[in-house]
Amino acid sequence: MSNNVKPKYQKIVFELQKSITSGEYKAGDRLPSEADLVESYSTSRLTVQRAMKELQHLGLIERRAGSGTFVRRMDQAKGHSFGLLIPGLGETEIFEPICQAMACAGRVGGHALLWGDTTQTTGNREQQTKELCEYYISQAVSGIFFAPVELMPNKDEINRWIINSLDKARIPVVLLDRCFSPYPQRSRYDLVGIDNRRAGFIVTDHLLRHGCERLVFLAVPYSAPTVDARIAGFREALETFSISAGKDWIHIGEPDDAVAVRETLDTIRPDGFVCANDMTAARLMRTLEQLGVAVPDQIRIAGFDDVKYAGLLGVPLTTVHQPCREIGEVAIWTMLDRMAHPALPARDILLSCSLVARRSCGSHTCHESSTS
Amino acid sequence: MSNNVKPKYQKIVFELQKSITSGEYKAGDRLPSEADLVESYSTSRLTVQRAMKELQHLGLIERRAGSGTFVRRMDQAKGHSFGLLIPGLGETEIFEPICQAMACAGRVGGHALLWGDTTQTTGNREQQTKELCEYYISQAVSGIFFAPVELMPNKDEINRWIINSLDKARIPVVLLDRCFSPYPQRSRYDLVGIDNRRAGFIVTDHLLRHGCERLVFLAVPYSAPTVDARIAGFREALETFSISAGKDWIHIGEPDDAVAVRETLDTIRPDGFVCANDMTAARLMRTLEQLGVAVPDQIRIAGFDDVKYAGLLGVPLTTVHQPCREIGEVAIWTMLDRMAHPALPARDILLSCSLVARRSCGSHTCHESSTS
DNA sequence: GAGTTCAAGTTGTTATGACAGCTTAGCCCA
DNA sequence: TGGGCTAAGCTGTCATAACAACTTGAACTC
Repeated sequence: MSNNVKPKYQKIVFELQKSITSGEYKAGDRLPSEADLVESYSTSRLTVQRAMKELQHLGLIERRAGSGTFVRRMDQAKGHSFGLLIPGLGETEIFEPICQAMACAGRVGGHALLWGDTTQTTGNREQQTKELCEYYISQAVSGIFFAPVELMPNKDEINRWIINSLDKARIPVVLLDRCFSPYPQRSRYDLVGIDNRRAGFIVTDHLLRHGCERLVFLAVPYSAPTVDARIAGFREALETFSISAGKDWIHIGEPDDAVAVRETLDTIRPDGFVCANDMTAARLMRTLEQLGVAVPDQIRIAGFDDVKYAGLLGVPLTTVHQPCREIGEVAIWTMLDRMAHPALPARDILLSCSLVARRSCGSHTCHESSTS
Repeated sequence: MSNNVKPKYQKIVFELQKSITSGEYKAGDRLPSEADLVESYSTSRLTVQRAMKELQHLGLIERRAGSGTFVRRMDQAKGHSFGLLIPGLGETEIFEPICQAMACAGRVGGHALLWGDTTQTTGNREQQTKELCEYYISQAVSGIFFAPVELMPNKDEINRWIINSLDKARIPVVLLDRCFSPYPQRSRYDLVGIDNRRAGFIVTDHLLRHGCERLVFLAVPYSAPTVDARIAGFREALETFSISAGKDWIHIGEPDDAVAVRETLDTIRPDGFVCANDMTAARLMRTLEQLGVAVPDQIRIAGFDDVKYAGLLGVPLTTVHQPCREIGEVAIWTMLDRMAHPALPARDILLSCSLVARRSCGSHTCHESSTS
C-alpha cells in the first residue's frame, strides 16, 4: 500500500518543471509570483517557497528579491552565441586581435561570436552602440563581451544605459580591458584585462633606468580607469628611484596642441614622456618633431598597447605589449565559467604584459638601433 | 556599506560546515538533532531545518527521518587531492576561513584538501614548510595552494626553493593572496586575492573624507608585495584630494617601537595612520595609548583584513574586509580550470573588498555592534 | 530633462505550532 | 530467548504570521 499522497511542494515542483521544459515558460520569462502560486495551489507561502528552492537548486530558475522569479538560461546542447559590444572596434587596434582570439577559442567549444559593426561613418557612435546592444538582446545571445565606451563626455551615461539594458535582459556580461565605474567603485561583472599598474611601472622603470630623471605622464581627457592604474604604476616606479613627482608631471591634454606641449617642455623641463597609449605617443612625437625636439636624444618617449604601427613610426616606439591573444582566450573561458557558476563573486582577471624596447626610449639593448 | 547582518541560518550552516571539515565530526558521525540545535542556537526549528537543507544540498550531510542527521562520507574515488601550503596558517587569521571555504567548495566536487601543520613550536618554520612541501610531492597531490612566505629576511630564497620543487614535480600551483616575486615581476602561476590597490584607496579615501589631511602609512619590514599595492592606492587617494605625500609618509618600521612612533608623530605631525594590516594597527594603537595619544580624537587609525578581533579592540578598528569565503571558492575553481586548460596564461584574479567603518576612524555613521 | 522620493509589489528571513511518518531501543509476553 | 509491540525521539510536511530587504516604475521636484 504505497502511500500515493505526494508532498504538496513536490507537486508544485513537478508541474513548474514541466511548464519550463515544455517551453511554456521560456528562458528569461518571469514565473508567477509566490502570492499567485499560493492562491492557485491553495497552499501556504512556505510550501510554495520550498518548491521554488528546489527548482533553484536544480538550476532551473533564478530568483531576485524585489523583482521576481525567472527561468534560467539553459545550458544548450553545445554551442552558445556571444555578442561583441566594442564601440571602438577597428579603431583602437588592440580589440581586433582580441576578438580574433575569442573567435578562435570559441570555435573549439562550438560557440559563435557575433561581430557588430559600430564604425560606420553614418550616424553617431552612441546611437549605433545602443542599437547593437538592443539587437543582441533581441537575438537572445548567451552572453556579451563589453568594452565600455571612453573618451566621450557622456561616456558614463551611455555605459550605464547599456549595462541597465543587459541587466534587465539578464544577459551575463564580461568586461574587456576596462571597467565603466569611476575608480574606487567596482561593477558586478567579471573583467578581463592587463595589469595596468604593473605596465605603468615597467615602462616608467625602463625610462628611469635609461637615465631619465624628470618624466611627464600624458593622457587625453575622459580616459578610462585603466589610465589611472597606469599612472599609479608610473608614480610607484618614480618612488623606487626616490624621485617625487611634481604637481604637473601628470598632464591631461591633447598631444596635438603644440602650444601646450611647448609650455610643458618649458616649465617642467622633462627628459621623457610616458604616454597613456601608443596613439597619444605617436601624435606627441609628431608635435615634438614640429617643435624641433629630437626623440630620443632630447626627449625619450614610451607608450602602451604595442599597436601594429608602433615599430613603423619615424622613431620606433617603446611600448608595452598587450597579450591580445591571451586576453581573448581568457575572456571566453571567463564567460563560460561565469555561466556555470553564477554565484561566484565578480573577479578582476589581470594578465601580465611585457615591455617592447625600441628606439624612442634611447635603449641601447634594443634590436632596431645601436647608437652606442 | 558594511552588511554585517548575516542570516541566522547561514551562521548555523557555516559553523556546522566548519565542524565537519575540521574533522570534529567525522564521516558517519551523527550530528546533534534539530531539537538540540534549536536550543543551542536559541532559534526556531524552521531555521535549523533550513540550515540542514543547505548542508544537504551541499552534499555534506545525509538525513534519515526517524534516525538522525549524519555526515556523509565523501567519494574519495573520483576527486582530486590538493595540498595547502600556508606557512602562517593559524596565525594570520585570514587564511583559516579561506581554507574552510576551499574545503567546502572542494568537497562538493569530491575533492580532498590536505591541511599541513606549520605552526608547531618545535623546529623553525622554514624547515617545516619545506618538509610539508616534500610531503605533498611524495603524496602526488593534484595541485597545491601556496601562500608565499613573508616577513622573513630570506623569504625569497625559501619561496624560490618551494616553487622549484613543485615545478620539478610538475604540480600545478595557485597562489593565495600574494605573489612571491618582487613587484614588477610576475610569476607563471595564477594568483587569487583581493584588489589591494583598490583597498588602499578606499580606506585612505575614507580617512580623508573624515577630515584627515596628513596621513602616514605604516608597515613592518619584509612585507609582501600586497603592501606595495596598498601603498599605491594610498598615494592615489591622497592625489585625488590634491595632497602630495611627504617623503616620510610611508613609514617602514615596528609599531611597537615607541621611540620611533614618537619621532614620527613629532616630525610629520600626522592626524591619521593607515596600517598595512590589522595586526600592525592593533600594536600601533597600544603604543599610542602608552604615549598618551587619543584614538580617534588626536589620531585616526585604519587597517586591513578585518580579522576577528578588529571590532573587539579597546577602540574598534576601521578596516577593509577580506572576502575570505569568496577567495576560497574562487581559488578552487581556478585550480580546476587550470588543470583543465594548462595552456592559458597566468592570471591575477582579484576580488573586491569593502570598508568596515568603526570607531578608530572617528566615523559617527558607523554601527560597531557588529560582533554578536 | 535629470535626479529624487515614494509606494507597491516581490522575495528573504524568522517565529510558532501542529501533525505525520519513520527508526530505534527497550519492554513485555510467549 | 525470540518475537512482537510500544513509546520516545527523530525528520518530513504544512499552515499562519510578521517584518526586512530589494526592485521597479511612477509621481514629483529642481
